[in-house]
Amino acid sequence: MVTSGKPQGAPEPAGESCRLPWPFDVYEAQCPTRMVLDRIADKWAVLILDRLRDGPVRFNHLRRDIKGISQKVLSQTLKKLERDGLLSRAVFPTVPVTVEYALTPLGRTLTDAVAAIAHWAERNMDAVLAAQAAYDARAGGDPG
Amino acid sequence: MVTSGKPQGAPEPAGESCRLPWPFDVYEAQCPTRMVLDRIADKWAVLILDRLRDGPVRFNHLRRDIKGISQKVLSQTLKKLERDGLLSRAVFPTVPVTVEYALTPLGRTLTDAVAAIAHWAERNMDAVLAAQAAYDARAGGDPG
DNA sequence: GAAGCTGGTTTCCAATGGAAACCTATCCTT
DNA sequence: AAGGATAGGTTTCCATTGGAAACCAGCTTC
Repeated sequence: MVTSGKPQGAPEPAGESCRLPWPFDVYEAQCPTRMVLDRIADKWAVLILDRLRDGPVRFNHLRRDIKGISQKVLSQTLKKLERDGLLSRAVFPTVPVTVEYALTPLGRTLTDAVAAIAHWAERNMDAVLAAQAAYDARAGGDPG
Repeated sequence: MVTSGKPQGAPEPAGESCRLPWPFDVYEAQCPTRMVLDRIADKWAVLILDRLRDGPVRFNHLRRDIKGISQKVLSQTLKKLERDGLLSRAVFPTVPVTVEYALTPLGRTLTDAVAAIAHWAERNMDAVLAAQAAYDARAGGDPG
């Protein structure tokens, strides 16, 4: 988390200073937009949001679906996303208590963008892996 | 960041296991898609890619524009993005050597999705901040 | 020859992420 | 009633990561 950088070259008060008409400056360290970006530019958040597109999912269901996520990080990420108003947490007093996580309307607006990222990764996986292989082959000495 | 705790220069050969027909699950831990997602679901990578949309930018220019990024992280992120084939690094033997970073065609295909994220953050910043305030107010002492 | 520009790397330290154990509560089995 | 399973977490421990700042190296200007 940044939010501690100095206004280098732009000694403006935080908050208002980045509400420029367009294009915005997400690049300003003090900008709240950066805080938002901090949250959603997260591997697990992307996977969780994408997973919730089909409807509400329970905690352990998410945990099993999103392979490799730890309970701690899942819990933390869900809390952050809930705090940001992107998803809702519903507790049902069933037998072993059931907790369902679902996208909020706000969260729903994000998932399109998020899905675009996830699907880009799927579609361009091969190209990226090829690029990595080429890069690694060059690694060490490149006459350029 | 690395799922299996291995150095990032050596992608696992477990790639085939997730090459299901379609859509292969980003949710599988060993899936290369996850490695791709790992890279692009990153705060700084998003800002860098978005910053390069207008054309090539030099190292220190990026550093000054993207407030709060450290040289180390900028360098590391640029290397990762270059390795993934998303951007290119051009060295010009000018007086103090000039290094320009630019989007590759592959990177260009990503920036639309990435820009969508950045712009979503800009547009929905207020809603997110309001949600956070509401959440924090509840968290204090609201049993109901 | 000190300072400043370029583009980095290195060092130190605190925050984060992952693995696995632990906790609370309610069933089901034995 | 003890033991296990399920559900939803929290806690603990430790390795990796991110950030701040120092350092490095080539070349120019003062």
